Amino acid sequence: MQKHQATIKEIAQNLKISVSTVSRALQNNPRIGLRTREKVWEVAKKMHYVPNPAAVFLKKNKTHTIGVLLPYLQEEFFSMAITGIEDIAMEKGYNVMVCQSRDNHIREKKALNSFLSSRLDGVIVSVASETNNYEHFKEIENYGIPVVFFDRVPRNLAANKVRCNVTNGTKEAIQFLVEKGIKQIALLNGPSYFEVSDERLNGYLHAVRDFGLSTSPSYIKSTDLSKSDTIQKTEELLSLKEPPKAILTFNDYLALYAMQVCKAKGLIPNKDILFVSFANLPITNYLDNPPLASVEQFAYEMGTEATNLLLNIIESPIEIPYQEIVLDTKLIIH
Amino acid sequence: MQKHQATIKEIAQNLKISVSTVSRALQNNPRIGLRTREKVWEVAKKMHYVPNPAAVFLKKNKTHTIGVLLPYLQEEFFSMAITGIEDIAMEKGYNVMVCQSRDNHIREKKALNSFLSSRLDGVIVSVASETNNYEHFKEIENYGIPVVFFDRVPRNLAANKVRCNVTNGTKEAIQFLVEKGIKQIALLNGPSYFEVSDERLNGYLHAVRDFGLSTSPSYIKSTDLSKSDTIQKTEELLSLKEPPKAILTFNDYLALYAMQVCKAKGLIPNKDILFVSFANLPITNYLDNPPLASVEQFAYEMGTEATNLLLNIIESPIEIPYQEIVLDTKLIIH
DNA sequence: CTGTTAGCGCGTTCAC
DNA sequence: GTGAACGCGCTAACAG
Repeated sequence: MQKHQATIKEIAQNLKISVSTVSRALQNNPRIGLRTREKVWEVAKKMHYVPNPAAVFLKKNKTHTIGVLLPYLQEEFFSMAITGIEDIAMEKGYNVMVCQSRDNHIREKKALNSFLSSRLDGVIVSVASETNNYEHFKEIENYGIPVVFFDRVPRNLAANKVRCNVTNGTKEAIQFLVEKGIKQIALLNGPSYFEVSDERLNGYLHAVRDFGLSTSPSYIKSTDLSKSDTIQKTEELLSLKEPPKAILTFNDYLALYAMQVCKAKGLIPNKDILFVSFANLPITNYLDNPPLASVEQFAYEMGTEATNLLLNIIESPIEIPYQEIVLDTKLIIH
Repeated sequence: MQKHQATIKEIAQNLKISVSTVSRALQNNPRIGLRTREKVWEVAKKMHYVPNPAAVFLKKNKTHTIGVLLPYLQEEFFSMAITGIEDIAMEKGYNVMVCQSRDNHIREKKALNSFLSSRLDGVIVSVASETNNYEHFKEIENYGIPVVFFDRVPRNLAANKVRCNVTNGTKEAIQFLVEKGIKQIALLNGPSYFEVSDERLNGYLHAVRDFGLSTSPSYIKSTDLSKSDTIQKTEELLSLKEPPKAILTFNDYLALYAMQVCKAKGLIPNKDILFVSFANLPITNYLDNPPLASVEQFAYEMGTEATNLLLNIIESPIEIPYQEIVLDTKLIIH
């Protein structure tokens, strides 16, 4: 009953030729006669032959599989990125193994170990929010497995990175608010050890200077991206003597959390207090009252860019120096 | 610079014993002396030895990897299910390979072929909406790779299935509306060839009979789950001579699409026309005006159940007959 | 142009 | 208790 996956040996027996001839024929090696090659291909098709990847790996040391490690698949930003990754990987004949760190450092290390023991060809990572040292990534690179970071990339670490030019995006977002006559703008940011948080902060500070905004340290909050922490920091903002007139949030989710806090306090979001966020996720399409604008970060494109970079590194015969790809953002007004 | 992954051969050389002794020691074979075993384990640890899965596969014919094939990772239902799958798989030492069919039949077949050629140990599937014949699944089963369907399971096909008791859930949902005094209830369903659509229809028809509802065939619509089709079918419902007072939708997304249509027509959702849906996704937490109630389908639990079933089948020495696991739903009132 | 052979890393049978 | 040798499926160096 149980069908068996054909091997080159069986093809060889079937054709009464040697295995190496079959192997070469299947690789279209010109040293094999055209007629033989066609015969081999024909029989291979008929027997539904597919090379055994384990055997190939043993010879070539290539699994043709990449690992993707990211915080939460449930976040649309990441599931969109995965789609980009999948598209390129499939196109180039690579399989994709997925793990979620759930923003947990221990899980992240475990997943990398699992990738290492599976002998994957390379890894694409968006760092867990808990993580602030990167030895586990260096470790896997030491074993010759290239790592490409995307979106949540570590700062102060030489590495392959794909990210958005968030600094510019932040300035644009603030300009948008300034043009509406708003001067008191708070920043509800992510963890301070994310490069992407740092960039938002930079853009914010630049904008403060360039547009002459009134700000104070209490207008700048770092969150760990959790709902509870976001709620707390939002409440802190709202209970200031001079609460902000607008809040720029690290991503759409924080905006939604913060807007719930506002509603609970009797404030109407985007009327009494304006919201602008990052990511521009499809989820906002379903909302009656989404943030006024969102800085699109092109999750899908970041996925494709990261994968192209990784596969280039994997397939390059020579060592490639670390690269950093920076995409432009775009302010989407809802 | 590039570290090398240790092999049993190197451990053997290091200890000046033979590879087979090392192999046996690592399997804690009692035939190996306790002292030797400890030595071997010690050196293995020190060298960060991890068995090469490709080599193991060649001997054991087990990749310790399962494939997951589902429509869209972006749908929260599926990303939650993946989390359940990942949890069980990781716990039992299996890797997870993920592919999205994007509801496309061709992509689904391609993904299965890729799983087959990767020699995965088993596959968990939620069927693409386009798919209405199941030969490609039977094919992969013929090669000895077990398949477990979850949520979107094929009806009229003997197979392993994990699903929810949607018929009951539908009746509960309608009872909820009936108790609010509503009698004209429409059903905005999924594709008619989904077993899960069929169950909703059954529950609906039962409820119509049991509660004496006024209905007509024009109150029952099948969609292909796309936004455009949903909008069209909703417009058809609203333009009936006697439009429904409530709409029960296949899932939360359809409800959101349909509610947008209502708003465009000047109707206030959940006031002028009530909504109840299936799935109870976290996305609804962010909405000002979510469906009144939602039939929770326990995505995470379906993932864990499907994985447990699959791994049982994989690890069972004897052939196990097809199984069907049915979970109970729960009506969540928002 | 084609066949023979060794070996990738590991488990296992058979010797000792 | 331990070691030698073979083979899983495949590629590639070597031989003709």
